Amino acid sequence: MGRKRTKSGKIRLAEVAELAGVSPITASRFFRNPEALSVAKRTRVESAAKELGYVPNLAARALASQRTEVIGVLIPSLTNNVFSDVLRGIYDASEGSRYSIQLSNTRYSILQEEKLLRLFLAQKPAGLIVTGIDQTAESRAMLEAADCPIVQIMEIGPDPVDMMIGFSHYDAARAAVAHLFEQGHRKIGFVGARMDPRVQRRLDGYVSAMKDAGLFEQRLVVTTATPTSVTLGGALFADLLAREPDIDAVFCANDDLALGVLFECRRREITVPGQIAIVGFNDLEFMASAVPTLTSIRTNRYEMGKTAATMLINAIEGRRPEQPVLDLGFKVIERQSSSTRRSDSRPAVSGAGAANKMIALPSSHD
Amino acid sequence: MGRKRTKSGKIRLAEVAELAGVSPITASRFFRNPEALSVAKRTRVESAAKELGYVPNLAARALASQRTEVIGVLIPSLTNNVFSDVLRGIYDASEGSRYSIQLSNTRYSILQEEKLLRLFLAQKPAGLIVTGIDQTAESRAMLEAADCPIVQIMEIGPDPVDMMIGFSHYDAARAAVAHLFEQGHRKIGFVGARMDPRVQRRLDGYVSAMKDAGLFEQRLVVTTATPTSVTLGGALFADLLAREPDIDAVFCANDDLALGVLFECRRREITVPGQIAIVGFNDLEFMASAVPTLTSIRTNRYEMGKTAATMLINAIEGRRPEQPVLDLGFKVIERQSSSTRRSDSRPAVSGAGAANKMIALPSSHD
DNA sequence: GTCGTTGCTGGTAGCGCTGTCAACGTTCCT
DNA sequence: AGGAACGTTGACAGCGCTACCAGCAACGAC
Repeated sequence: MGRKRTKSGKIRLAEVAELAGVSPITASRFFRNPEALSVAKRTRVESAAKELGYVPNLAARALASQRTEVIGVLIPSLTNNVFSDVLRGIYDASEGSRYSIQLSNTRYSILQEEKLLRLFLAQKPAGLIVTGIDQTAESRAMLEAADCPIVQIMEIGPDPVDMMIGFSHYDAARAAVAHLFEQGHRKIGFVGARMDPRVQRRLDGYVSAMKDAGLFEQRLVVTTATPTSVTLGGALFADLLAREPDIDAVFCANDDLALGVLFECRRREITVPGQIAIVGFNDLEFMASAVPTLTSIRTNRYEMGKTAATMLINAIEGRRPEQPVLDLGFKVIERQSSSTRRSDSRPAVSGAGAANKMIALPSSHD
Repeated sequence: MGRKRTKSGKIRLAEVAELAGVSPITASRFFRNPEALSVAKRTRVESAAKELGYVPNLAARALASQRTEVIGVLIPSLTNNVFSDVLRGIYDASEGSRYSIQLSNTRYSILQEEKLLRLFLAQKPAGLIVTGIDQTAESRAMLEAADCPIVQIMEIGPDPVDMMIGFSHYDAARAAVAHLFEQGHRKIGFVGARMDPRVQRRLDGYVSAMKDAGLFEQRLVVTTATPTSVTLGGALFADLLAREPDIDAVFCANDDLALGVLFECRRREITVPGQIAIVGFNDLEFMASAVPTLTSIRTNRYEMGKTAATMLINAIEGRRPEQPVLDLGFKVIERQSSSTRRSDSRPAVSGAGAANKMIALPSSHD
């Protein structure tokens, strides 16, 4: 009776309401705010929906309510391990919620980011997760004008658009250099690739720590705009050695580069950490397994993504966090590659990096 | 005049039509099928849309047209490098098209996949990309009943739902083992982790090649359901050595494991390839940079993603491929870790794996 | 000259859902 | 007892767009 079914026999809200003996609007409320219904009707609608296998039509909902249940995510790269960890956290947090993730790739271009942002915002997303704090002026203006919660991830800075979760790359780099100082190293090179804003801030942190110690020289820094890779790590390190053959340590802007440096040392029969100490950044899984095990800066990427998405969803639903800026900090994971108190270089058991000394620091943004 | 603007001053199609002096439906046609308009109106609508900064409302479009412009993608993992390469290809191909990507993560569970599939299908996606050929019976039925194009990726098999693009993991594994035979190895171990269907087929290929040569022993195979990692590669290899100390080669189901094996060899002062040869799978970037450089099976992951998305979009728009099943093949990339004709183990130049011998094979699925 | 045929345009009527507001019954207070 | 306050429900009117079909002009074929 009533209206005829859609061609495909699709179940509409009206059918559910009819079976439950309520009006469509009451059935609608059941899905948005069940508490508003009396218990009797709630159970009636619930079982009717289940019986008919009702699935709400998201397009109709979006059109009628003038908002979507889409969370837009803008990241610079899909390939970089760092972002895949963050993404996993985001997807895990969104799973089970009503929100779906719309992912776009800025390819490290803030102009591309601006374009994608415009596209996203036009569809009135429920919320937005953007990477970093270096947007174009126009992007920044759009973000500030957007009427949805926004989380900036990967970094923290003084001027959040809305919410922010990350850590100080600057402080983390300073901690890495401080660790090398502690181990007695003085002539510490820096190897960096891609040089996106976060890598740049790691370089800044390195430079400031070196200057503080009166040890900075421009010649110790080798960088390139080329995307990072293990092979590139080896090549950059070769350049560095050609310039400064007597360096005693290398701080790498990421772990791939560090692994490349390690391999290059092996090729040249440079002992690690005997002749050269190596410190990486991110603490990817393989760092603990390399020979020698490689010191790195652990960052909480999965947790960052998960927390960002959780905070965002809460904010969308009106539960704003008491603390909109969250510093997840970092840890210096000291391993063989930078350790002067040399354990026997060949541990009996294959288990790598037996006892990692951890130095935990909340990054204090100054 | 006419109807009032939306609260936010949003530009609707009606405003564009009004400014262009045409009916809304004509303006609508401009965005869907510009060729249907006379040149005069076409340019008028075009400039009106640009002037007003019109952005179509996708929800309204989806509701009215009963279809979406969303391509659903189901992959088992976001972290695995293999899939991030595929994804990059998919996103690259979708960029610039009208279609957007909706990504979901099955976590290697076909039950989870079935659930997600049901969710996707309910929203009438324009097309679907699913990983592999091992769906539940129910998933399979849903896919077959779906009224949208579907591409299965990563593998090829005898019975495509619709389109299919990938390669034979079985043949690739056989080729890896054949390569090790050629190099004179006989006692070849297999190391595998996670054991998803594709890894399982690599194992099957290994087993069949070994049996063909009369060399198969169950004791040569070490696998675990645990997710893969470099560290795990070392641990599994240690197990293998404990069982069979006199193996002369290891075929690893992926490159992370291979790197772990390499490190474990270094820890134990086992020379590679002198005492043990190593072959990995996927040819990730670091394989060419390790010391020694590591032999692997190159698979065309980026191309696979890109081609899959391109094929899918073409099919959505009515241009079905002449060849619905595409075998992208693989290549054995021979490097130092499995080479018996020993080049000086320490090349003068740091450039790794100077001359890679490549063995290209289209995988023939039997 | 009449009849199709083609190419372009517009009117009408929803797509399935929700915002708004009014109306109802019930409870609680004074 | 009267009224306010609350909790619950429903009617109505779209959200912005497109499917469908009708209309109209221009043209060629018979």
